[in-house]
Amino acid sequence: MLTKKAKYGLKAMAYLAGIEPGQTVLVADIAASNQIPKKFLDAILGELRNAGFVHSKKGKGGGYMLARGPSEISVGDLVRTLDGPLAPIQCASKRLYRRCEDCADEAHCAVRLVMLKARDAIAEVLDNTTLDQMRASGETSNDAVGESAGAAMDMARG
Amino acid sequence: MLTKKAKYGLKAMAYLAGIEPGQTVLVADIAASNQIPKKFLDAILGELRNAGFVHSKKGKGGGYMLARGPSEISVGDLVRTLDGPLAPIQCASKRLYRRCEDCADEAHCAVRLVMLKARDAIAEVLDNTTLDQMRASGETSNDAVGESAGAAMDMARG
DNA sequence: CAACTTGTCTAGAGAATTAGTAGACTGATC
DNA sequence: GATCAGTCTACTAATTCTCTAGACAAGTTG
Repeated sequence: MLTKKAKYGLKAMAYLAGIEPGQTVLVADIAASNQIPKKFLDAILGELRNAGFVHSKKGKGGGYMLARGPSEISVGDLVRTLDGPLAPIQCASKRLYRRCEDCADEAHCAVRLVMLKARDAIAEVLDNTTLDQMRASGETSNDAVGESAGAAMDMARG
Repeated sequence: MLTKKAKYGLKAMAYLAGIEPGQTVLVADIAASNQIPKKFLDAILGELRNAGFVHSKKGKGGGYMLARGPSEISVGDLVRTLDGPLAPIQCASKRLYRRCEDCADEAHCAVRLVMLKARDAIAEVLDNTTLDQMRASGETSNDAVGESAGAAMDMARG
């Protein structure tokens, strides 16, 4: 199960993917637009910065921007950074593998073998979805836009 | 991420799937064979019993057995029973859906739309794997004995 | 019935993780 | 140098997970 940290992080990244390249956005703006506690988002963006996904700029006119194009960032890598392994069980993880203590014979562990397939299925989806695809999906799943147009739209129109 | 509860539960169910139909097994035996704390397993099997996956018999010669054939129990349903939704995020769950508070416009939430696809991928794997398939994969995985490797292989290698 | 075996239930302890807050500090801009 | 905005350390509250203790209920056997 995705934590709120990862969820907020993904929302923030989707937001950043929507601004003009070269522009920056304030943490406070991202937080307000997505109903994320500002201080919590500070910490999340800090991690994403350390992992090289975003750049930050201090001082007046500062803020955050993507470090790479949104088509070069996969959702899977973001989730791994914020929440750890994609696999349902750590001994089934490929990039962040760790043996599980209570399992005598890993090669024949039925649970692990099933979860390995589950991991592959998840990774297939998340590693092949880029940030801009994710963002685009939110905009093109259109039904009537009438109700909540307005302030929320100048972000979506990027 | 799967909890130990679900992991233990799956191991126990795989164990039960391996005994003769009509026979019962002691909780203590399952616990010892799989290095599961006995009291914890008590609770887990209790939940599985309430959910109708296993039957229990009291008194001498008692124990647990599957309530249905191991080909009629899916791994997905077991995980749902023990750990809740398969979806990485609850608003992307189909059977155990719950709205998430911090999301104004669910139909256009990019995170949710991606996680919906992830959920489908996970469910595809777990709902289409039955208990006996899971158990079989553990027995034929890599140092297969006399048995034909044909059908079992495409499952084990993913 | 009595003794024994085995599952069932309630309650909760301890640890880990998650979610969020506070406040001082650094560096940039005007 | 005033102000703005990200950075860092530290902390807390709440929740969840993992596991245990112990009383109790229900069958089985003699």
